[in-house]
This record gives sequence, structure tokens and C-alpha cells, in this order.
Amino acid sequence: MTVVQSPLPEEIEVHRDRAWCREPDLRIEEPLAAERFIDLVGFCSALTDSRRPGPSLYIAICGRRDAHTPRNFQKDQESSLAWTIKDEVIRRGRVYYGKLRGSRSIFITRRLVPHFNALSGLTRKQEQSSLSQPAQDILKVLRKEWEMSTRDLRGASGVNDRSAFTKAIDELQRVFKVIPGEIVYEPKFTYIWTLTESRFRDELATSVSREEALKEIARAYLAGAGMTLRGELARVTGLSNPDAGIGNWALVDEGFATRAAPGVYRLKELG
DNA sequence: AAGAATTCACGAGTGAGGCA
DNA sequence: TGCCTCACTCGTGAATTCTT
Repeated sequence: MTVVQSPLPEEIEVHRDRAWCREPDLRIEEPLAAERFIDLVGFCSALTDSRRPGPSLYIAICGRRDAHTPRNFQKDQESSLAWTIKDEVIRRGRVYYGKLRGSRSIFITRRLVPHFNALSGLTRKQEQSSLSQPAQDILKVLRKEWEMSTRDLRGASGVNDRSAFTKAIDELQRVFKVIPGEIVYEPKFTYIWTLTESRFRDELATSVSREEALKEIARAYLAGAGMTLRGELARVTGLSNPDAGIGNWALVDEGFATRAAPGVYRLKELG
């Protein structure tokens, strides 16, 4: 995946340094700061480094632009800190954490959960026709039990094959039905799965139009990015290119952004 | 329509640490 | 010694989508 780093103007990189906490002074060192960061940027990936575009908690914890995960990342101080903070933020449940399209986990501020849900969530009615059988089986168990460890959930749902289970859990996360609620290390390392509804009932009940959702997601991204290159928003959010385009165009119409070239948008206030 | 780029699925490797 | 368990990267090859 040769990422041809289209050169961004230095002033845009500086804007991103500030907005995405890529400076030593802005470095994130504890869970509360991480939550503030997520609320500020709207959404960000968890442990990805500078090789992937977009804001990242790991990069913010490193506090530098070119953060790169080392090979033995669990022996690395910054990486372990990122790991710990990530787990604590998930446990606290103030912000959303889950997998979107492309099976990448991201954090989402509570404010934007209705928007992401509007784009990829499923209504209760759609569940039967859209979800795979294993996913439906798992969901049924969780609706009764509320929360469960991986092992117990596998047993109770009858989805015992590990890869089938993982697939089904990913599927449920993508449609905003299930989230990891806690990561437990003792006595055994396991995830506790819970219903998205248990933590984000109000957000899931808030309806947002598709257009509005695309616009606000694009706005959150552009505000931090300062400028987006062709395909960038789609790559970061998992939206399709046309959808990302709709969001960006809405920002141009509103005067929030200007279009510099096909697929390239700039924050208006940055000129 | 051809060629390029991206995505997807899959598996291996990475760490820890208690337990069989 | 291998098992369990996660998120991530990287490699591969195939499929899909985008660009020109």
C-alpha cells in the first residue's frame, strides 16, 4: 500500500499538529485528556500510526507528527501507555468505541454517534433480513443477558467457531448493535461485550438525515484536518467516495469549506 | 475498456502470563 | 510447550471500484 504522500502545505500540517495533538506540549497522558481529545476531533482511530491518515489516539499520546509503532509495541512505553489509556476509555464508556466498515476500530464522540448510526446502523425491523444467523444468535443472547465475556457469549449463542464468532461480532459492531464494554485482564484476558443501547440509548434514538450525517462527519474531519485530499475522508471514515463527496459539497454550499481541486477541500477560515 | 488503485479475506507474527 | 486472547501490521492473491 504505497501511500503516495501528496504533500500538504506546511501550514496545513501545522494546523493538524495542533488539532490532532501531534505536538509534545499537547501530548495526551491520561484517559480524561483522551476523552477531551475525542470530543474535540469528533472521531479518531485508536492505535494506528502516521502511516494511516486521520487523527489517532496513539499519535496524540506520542505527541509528534511522525509517530510510528515499533515492532515490539508492547514493550514500548508509549505503546503500552496508549494501550492502557485505550482500555480505560473503553471501560468508562463516555465515548463510543467500535469497528466500522473495514474492520477498523475507532473512537467516536457521543455527539456524532447518531450520525454514524444514521449511515450504517440498522433498525430493529431490518435485523432479521440483514444480519447473518450467527449475528442474530449472538444479539439474542445479549438482549437477555446484557453483557458477557467472549467465551460465555460463544457458548450461549452456539457460535463456537472462533472465526465465525469474530466475524459475527464485527458485523454487529458495524451496524451499531454491539460494542466492547470492557477489557478484563484478570483472571483471564477477555473482552466483555455489551449492547450499544446500554450506553448510547439516547444517541441511537436520535434520528438524523443521511445528508445531515454526511455533512457533520465531513465537518468534524475538515475542522481538524484543515484541508482534505482526494479520497481522504472516505479512507478515514469508511464512507464511500460519493458519500464523502456529498458531505464535503454540503460544507462548500454552506461556506464552511472551499473546493480547491476535484476532491480537495479546504477550511474557509484558512483561506 | 484498459489500467490503476483500493478493498477484502486470510493467515502469520507480535506481546503477556497463568494454566494444563 | 502450547493454549487462550486482543489489535495491529504485513504479505498474498483475488475481487471490486475508480480513473482516464
